[in-house]
Amino acid sequence: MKLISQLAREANIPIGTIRFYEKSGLISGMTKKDVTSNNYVYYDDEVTEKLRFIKMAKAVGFTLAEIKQVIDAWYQKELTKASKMEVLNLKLEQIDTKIRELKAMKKQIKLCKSNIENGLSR
Amino acid sequence: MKLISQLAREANIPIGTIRFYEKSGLISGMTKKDVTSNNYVYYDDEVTEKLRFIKMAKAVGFTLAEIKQVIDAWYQKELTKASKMEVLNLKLEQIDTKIRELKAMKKQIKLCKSNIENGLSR
DNA sequence: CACAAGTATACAGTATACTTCATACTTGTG
DNA sequence: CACAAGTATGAAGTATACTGTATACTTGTG
Repeated sequence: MKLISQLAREANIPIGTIRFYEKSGLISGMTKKDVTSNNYVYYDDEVTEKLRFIKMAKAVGFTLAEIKQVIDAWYQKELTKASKMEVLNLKLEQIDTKIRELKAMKKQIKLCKSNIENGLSR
Repeated sequence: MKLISQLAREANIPIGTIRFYEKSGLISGMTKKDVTSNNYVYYDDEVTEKLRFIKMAKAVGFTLAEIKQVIDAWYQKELTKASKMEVLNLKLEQIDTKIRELKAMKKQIKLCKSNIENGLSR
């Protein structure tokens, strides 16, 4: 159980961004009901995991809306088993497509490199 | 040599988006100097290739600014051989990083799937 | 040769993902 | 106990990448 600044440090994500993610429904912390003097929000390690996942998924071009779908499939959210599976299977396909595209780009860039090395303008 | 509508069809990218890319300096067509009655812009196959590359790169999370750097390294643009190589090598590294992230996501999602199948909450 | 369809240009508007700002309350430290 | 640092909230602002609208000119077709 940690406050937002510690969470931000652990996940290496700005506090403002974390607040934005929380408002967007991607993550959620909890207020301790026995603490009445403030409304500070506490986060557990599950949130840290989610943030790491969000970071990776964003880096490979998934939108927050897509990421939210996966997170909701992951951590229940009153979805049927079937609909969760549907979301996850779709993501697996999209991931494979992205891997293929990255490999194609790699090939193209390597070709470009050897062209430059051989002094070809192309 | 084709006009923008044919280019849009071939690359399967909206005309408006192509115009936006041209204004952003990612691609460029040419006006035929022997045609004086209009200022229609013509595009060759190189542009089609570039658009395909842009599409792939965008799909895996590269920004237009990053893509422009690669395209500039690709198609001269008064850059030194060394600086082109620097750009391309950096991109190759980033691509490998993205592939690693995608594989990690794949693993995580598969784990999640088997958890759901076994009736585990997570 | 009327007229639908294509092309160019400029500018405003939209969606996504933050980022900054202002305000106000709370907590830890010397 | 003053006061710097942390936390919460709401609203406005920014950057990126389009998307749509308006206007005007050009071209191809019956």
